[in-house]
Amino acid sequence: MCTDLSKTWYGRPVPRPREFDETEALEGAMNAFWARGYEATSTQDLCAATGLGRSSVYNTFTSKEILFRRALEHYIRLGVRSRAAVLEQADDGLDAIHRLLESVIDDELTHGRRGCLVVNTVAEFGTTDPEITAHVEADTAAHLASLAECARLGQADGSITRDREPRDIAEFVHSTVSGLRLMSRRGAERPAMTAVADIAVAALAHR
Amino acid sequence: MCTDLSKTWYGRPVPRPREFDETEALEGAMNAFWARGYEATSTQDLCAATGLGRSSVYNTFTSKEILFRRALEHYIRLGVRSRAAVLEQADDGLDAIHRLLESVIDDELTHGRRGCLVVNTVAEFGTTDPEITAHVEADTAAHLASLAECARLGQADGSITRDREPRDIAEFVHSTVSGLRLMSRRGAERPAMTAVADIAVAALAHR
DNA sequence: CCAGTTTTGTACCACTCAATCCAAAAGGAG
DNA sequence: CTCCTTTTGGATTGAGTGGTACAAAACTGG
Repeated sequence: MCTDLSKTWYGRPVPRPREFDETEALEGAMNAFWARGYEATSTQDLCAATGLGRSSVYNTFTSKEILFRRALEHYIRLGVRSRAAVLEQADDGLDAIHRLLESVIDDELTHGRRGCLVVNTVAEFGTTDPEITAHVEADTAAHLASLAECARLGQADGSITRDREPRDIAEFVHSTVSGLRLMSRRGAERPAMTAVADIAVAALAHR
Repeated sequence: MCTDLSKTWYGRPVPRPREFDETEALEGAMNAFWARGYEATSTQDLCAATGLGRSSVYNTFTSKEILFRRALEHYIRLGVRSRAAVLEQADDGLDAIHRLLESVIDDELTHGRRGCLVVNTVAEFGTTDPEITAHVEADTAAHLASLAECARLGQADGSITRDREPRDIAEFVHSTVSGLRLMSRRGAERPAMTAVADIAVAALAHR
């Protein structure tokens, strides 16, 4: 029984099927890069993290560099999804931003202070690699757009100050999220992180 | 003529003198690590960045790892010094923090968006290396102490809100600085960075 | 069972890595 | 000059890097 029509062969010979799930493997690689960074992660590490042999890794993902880009894309996709989930259950614009910052802190403390792969990637590469820079810029733009929309909603519902442009509020919150992820990665305590989040939220509250 | 008594030999044989300045070499290595990170910087890169040959690098700095730690120490020393210079010409507590954030932005834009070596190091290593973690913690503690002192002064002179603990204000500003350095490293425009700084400063102003 | 295609494991490649060795060079005290 | 030391440059090391080659294995439509 074939559930995925894209894998039918219409008479052409059927190749040996894969013994692994590509997405799971990608996720493993993502975790490895996330923990150690691009340079420090060897191809052997990637084999261990994906559970694949060398041949399968290269056959599936072509090269370490391309695998990294795909892992980064995957990370960004997951991030967009989980942020949307947090935002959609907010009462108003300010509450959305409050929940977002709290969710960052909770996530860090329940998942071992991994920080953010995009933040780590920016720190490691800066703007030296055009392809990676493009991914980072796309993620940043998406994040900023969604935050600016929160700000606009908050200004409309009266929870967020109208003294600032939505765009600027978005930049501020985005910067705060990066700051929190770095705090976590260097091992800061929860109270310090909540203090930062509280001051940031209060800064945006309507007076 | 000998100006440095620590280098006299009191009758013992005098070795061949070095052909370079150790601090200059250290600074070169620091810049290399700053630009590319620890893993991506090879010993050849370090030879080029310091202007020394392989032998001299190893003879002087023992190993890549130890050289990195010394470069990080050096970076932190320079940072403490330049922050103190900025802070001491401030009018009041809030102005000190405002000047600090503006100086970060100016520094980034005049020195090619290098970001912060400590931030990059935290992103690259997390808390995996105890020695590096100790250096990061020492730098963070020093930075936080000086910021908390600013906050206390600002609360005393009436420029900074008394609704928050100095310690929390310090964490918030520190996080904002990290956020700004990351923004710069990923290539953000000046207006975006000044917007972040302005909102952060306004958040701390006495009402 | 066969044909035809991809996957998989093993061995292997050239190269770079951090680090070491050693002899020649360089200097001042005596 | 000689002596003793450290520095310096060049050659070299062994381990590990990212990546490849190739044949055996696995699968299904015919």
